[in-house]
Amino acid sequence: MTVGRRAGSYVCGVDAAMDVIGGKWKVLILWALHMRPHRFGELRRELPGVTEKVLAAQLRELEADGIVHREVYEEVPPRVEYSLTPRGETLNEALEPLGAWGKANVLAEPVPAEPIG
Amino acid sequence: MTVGRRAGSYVCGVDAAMDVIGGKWKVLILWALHMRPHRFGELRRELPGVTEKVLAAQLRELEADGIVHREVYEEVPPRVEYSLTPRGETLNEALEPLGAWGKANVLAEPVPAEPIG
DNA sequence: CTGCACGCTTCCCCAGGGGTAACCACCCAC
DNA sequence: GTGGGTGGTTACCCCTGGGGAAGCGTGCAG
Repeated sequence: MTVGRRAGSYVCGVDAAMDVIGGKWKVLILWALHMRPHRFGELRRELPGVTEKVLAAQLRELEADGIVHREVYEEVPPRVEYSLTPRGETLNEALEPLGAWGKANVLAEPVPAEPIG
Repeated sequence: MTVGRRAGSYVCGVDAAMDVIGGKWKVLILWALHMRPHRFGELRRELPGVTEKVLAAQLRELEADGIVHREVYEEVPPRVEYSLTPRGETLNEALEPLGAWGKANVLAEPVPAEPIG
């Protein structure tokens, strides 16, 4: 398994990780799969503005990097479920501090002064 | 202070943070400034392949996002020093788990099969 | 006078990641 | 037969981020 597309040319771990999560929708996919497995259409509906082509491409890259697992059910209407691999779950855990930072420093921006509590 | 360029349209904290660190060289800049303040030329020499134009642009964005501090010394040969703001330092701390993940899962790749344990 | 070093800025150009839309194969409901 | 929903693929286009190279203003070295 080769993780990342720039194999071998990384300066440091963060650099390498950025290559894996660098797609426009990847962290949102991880965020969605963090909750529960998703079907393709579910993901598409939850990511505002993503197209099938791009979603499929990002999922394929994440799959190639061993982050998501793709399970095909040979059923009457074809069903495919995407879930996090163990490696994907550890990645999501590693992203949590970053998410907290973003929430505190980017999302919660219009803070005039001290929070009340 | 408005952090990020997509202000207000973020899905979650990770998404927002990715907007701040999304440039090609930004995490490497953070990584370098993590150690000590750097002059422009120092940074350029430490980042293999970055051009002045791009380095200046990334630094400006990081400055606009309150991540790096730019100190100009009105000296004989103009001198400029870049350092992390407190917010930049917390960002770097939030990136550490991601760096560890990348080091373990991307850099240390030649793992043949199952881990022994 | 020329050149270099500093820390940029400006202009131009290119690749590629992402967006748009159509199509596919299957089955069911209408 | 038509349309909708499943999960895609393919072809094409476009925009933006990034790369290349040169200029700028100052002062010193040669």
